[in-house]
Amino acid sequence: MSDEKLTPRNIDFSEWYNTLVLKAELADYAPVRGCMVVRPYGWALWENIQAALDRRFKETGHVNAAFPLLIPMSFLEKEKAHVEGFSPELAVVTIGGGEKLEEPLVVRPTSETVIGSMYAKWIQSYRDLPVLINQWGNVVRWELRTKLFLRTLEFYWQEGHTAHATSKEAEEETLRMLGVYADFAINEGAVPVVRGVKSECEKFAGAVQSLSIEAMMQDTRALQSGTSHFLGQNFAKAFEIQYLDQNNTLQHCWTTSWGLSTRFIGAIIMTHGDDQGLILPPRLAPIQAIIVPIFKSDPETAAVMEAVNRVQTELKAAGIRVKVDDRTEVTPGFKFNDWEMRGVPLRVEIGPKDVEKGSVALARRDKPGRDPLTGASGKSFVPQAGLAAVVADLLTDIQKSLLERATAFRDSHIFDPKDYSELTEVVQNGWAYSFWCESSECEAKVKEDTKATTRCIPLDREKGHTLTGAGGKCIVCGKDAKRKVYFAKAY
RNA sequence: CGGGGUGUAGCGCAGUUGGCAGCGCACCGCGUUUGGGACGCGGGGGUCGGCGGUUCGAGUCCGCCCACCCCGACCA
Repeated sequence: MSDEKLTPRNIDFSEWYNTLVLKAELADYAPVRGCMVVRPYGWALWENIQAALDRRFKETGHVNAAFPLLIPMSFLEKEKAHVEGFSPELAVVTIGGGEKLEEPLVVRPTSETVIGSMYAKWIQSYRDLPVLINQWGNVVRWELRTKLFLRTLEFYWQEGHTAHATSKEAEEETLRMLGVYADFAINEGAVPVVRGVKSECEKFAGAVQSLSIEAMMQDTRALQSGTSHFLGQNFAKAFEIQYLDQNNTLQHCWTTSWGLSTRFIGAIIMTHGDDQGLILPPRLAPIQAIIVPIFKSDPETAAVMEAVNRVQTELKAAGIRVKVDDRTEVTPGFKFNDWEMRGVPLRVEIGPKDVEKGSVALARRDKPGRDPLTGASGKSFVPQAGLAAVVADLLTDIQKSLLERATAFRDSHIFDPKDYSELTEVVQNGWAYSFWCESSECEAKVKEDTKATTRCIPLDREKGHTLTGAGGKCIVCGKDAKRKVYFAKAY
């Protein structure tokens, strides 16, 4: 239940975000520091995200499975970079059933190791390849500083793990799944993302190469919204994932992993939300249209509810996720604000006047529902007849306009600074897109001077490899640089 | 782990010099209301974060501890 206004975004973006997550009832703080409870409304959103992704995973030939939460500590130690990357943030179980364990168990921070160990068992022949498995689950990373959805000790995600016969196949898979994420983010979440290659410093612990999709939030900070890793033979060698090829030669597999988490909910919130609350993209919104009945007296109630039920049935039949807010204890005005806080894309009001005229009032969430100066409502009145088609069209249009708005915002906050001094300025309120020599020294200098990090070296959408061209001079050191990178402050 | 802040009713907070634990919202009941956050009347709800100390008396003063939030270092 929302009873107060939000802190405006331009006053305190972080405060706006935190209170919005709580007020919209997406999540709540759990008894343990840094942990969160995903509430039903937030989970419904996650379920829609899952469905949209899972469909894409199945279409690209993947199957789901479930691997255990507990992993022997020794497994993580088998891959050097992996254990170095993850050991500071492991939760470790040392006692089980009242007895000290012979070997400590880690609560999975990610599942490459345990899945790798199983792949070693399952894969014998080139005929067993590729193995294309995804798992929906939760993982634990003991983060020092947490924030609802963006970084919590425990989070929900999916992690895909694949094994291939050749490097080329594995690299293609890595790229394919990055494409799936980008397609999902853009077309389902209306979150415009850039896809690219992470720097050596920023890549996944144990990967040969990490790819990511990066989104710009309304405070212009970057949010890594999904990652796809080419693991080379690192884990295959650590876990002896081997197969006999056509020539009866023993070969190590080439593996990939890719993940997208409940963090994406944070991306949706911070990409689309406004000072009234959430704005959910229609394709992912748990409720796409909320019907608010309005009535004054009993005879009117019956007539209004008759129309409400009829409209609800019609919208439902058209496949629209619709809900009627039939609460009697709060006024329509309260409901308007309440559902705006929750980001429902479209509101349908039906009152005595509508019953009389055979109309409904529609209010889009993405356009101002109330003119703060004139008090004009900004609602449109449409006939009840044929409403489902109108609503469906509007939802499509809202989806489209959210993406356009977010894309325009992003593009207007990406800069091409002419020198280093300008770079340090633009990353305070945007991203810099600049040539970089790809040395970790230059990367570290930018981070130290500005707190901005490299986000990714963008990929050409069609060709799938990074842009190549004449090249330029590194924005930091002035040496020759082949490729451009995004510098931005990140979550 | 450093810096800052906060712990008092479900939430947000006030509580002066140490002297009956309060306000707003929410909640429950009844009635009137309902097209942009309704109103009246009547109710219920407290280990004042914990432990210890000072005192006739502690929400208030002192010490220690704990938790959470925000800002950094680390990270999806």
